Amino acid sequence: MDERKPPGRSTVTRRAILDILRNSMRPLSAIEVHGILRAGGGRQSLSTVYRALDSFTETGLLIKGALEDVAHYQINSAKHTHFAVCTRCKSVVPLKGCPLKPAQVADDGFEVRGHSLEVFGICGRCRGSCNNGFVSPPRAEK
Amino acid sequence: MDERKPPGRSTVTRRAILDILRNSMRPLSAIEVHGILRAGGGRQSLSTVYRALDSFTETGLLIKGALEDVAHYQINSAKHTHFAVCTRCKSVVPLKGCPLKPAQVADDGFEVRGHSLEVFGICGRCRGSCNNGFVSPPRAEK
DNA sequence: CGGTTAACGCAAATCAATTGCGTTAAGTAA
DNA sequence: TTACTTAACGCAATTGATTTGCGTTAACCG
Repeated sequence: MDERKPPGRSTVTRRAILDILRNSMRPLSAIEVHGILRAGGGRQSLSTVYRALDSFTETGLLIKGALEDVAHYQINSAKHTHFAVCTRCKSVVPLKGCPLKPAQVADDGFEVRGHSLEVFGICGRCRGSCNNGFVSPPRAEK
Repeated sequence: MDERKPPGRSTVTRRAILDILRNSMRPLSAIEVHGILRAGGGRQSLSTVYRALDSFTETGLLIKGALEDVAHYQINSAKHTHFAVCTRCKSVVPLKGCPLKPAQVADDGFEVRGHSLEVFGICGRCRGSCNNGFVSPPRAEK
């Protein structure tokens, strides 16, 4: 009883987008989804991807959260994942499990369909001996 | 033991930014902070505000979360607030309290300093008789 | 009271995300 | 099956938040 029927018309592109997210081990940005579509030989436009993702998110099929300041989407299932972001080196590590109990946050008439959570802090590497000059590259620089 | 010393040099602008956030009842976007600064007679540039907010966020003094797709900042205190966003009408309502227990999510060497959480769903107004044609305006249209 | 450099202001540049519009094709009813 | 309505689509242009380069200013330290 986890997944509901996709909303709107069932097109090749929309089905492909959902498949990509179902098979992904992590949340994907619109641009990543678009890249995967194109890598598969598709010629879909980026705006189509954005529109589909928005549509799916609006119905609660997907959940949308900001990862490194860009929107990432994942299937709204019980086994979604959250991430911890190091505010020093910007590295991202997945959390084991979700600390929220399903109906924990419901207020007044609001029907909770999903949530997004990010944790901030200092990763082990950055804390270890406070080496701002890193030993191994935590993340590619811009 | 909630608030730590602001990092970096103490300038008029940086102190003002922190004061604004300390006195705010809700998270503010960089543009809102900038607007408040200017309303107070300041001539600070927007990039200065962004740089200060980033700096404070990096040290854990502030927490940064996406509200309606734009970054909003608030003091990282025990009494921060989270929000529920209606995926249909985009209305935003504050949650009562934070459902996360302080050290609940720590993993390996990661030192948790804050978090951001948003809840998605359908607000009471949108659920009431499923009126997509709203009775009262939930939120200004773009 | 100088020297170093974090902060600043400004303008230009980025880049994710959105939108207008003409076209295509999915879903539905005849 | 065919005709019709309209959601989806592709493309190009635009928006708007956020970032960055660079020359200048002022905070902090000795």
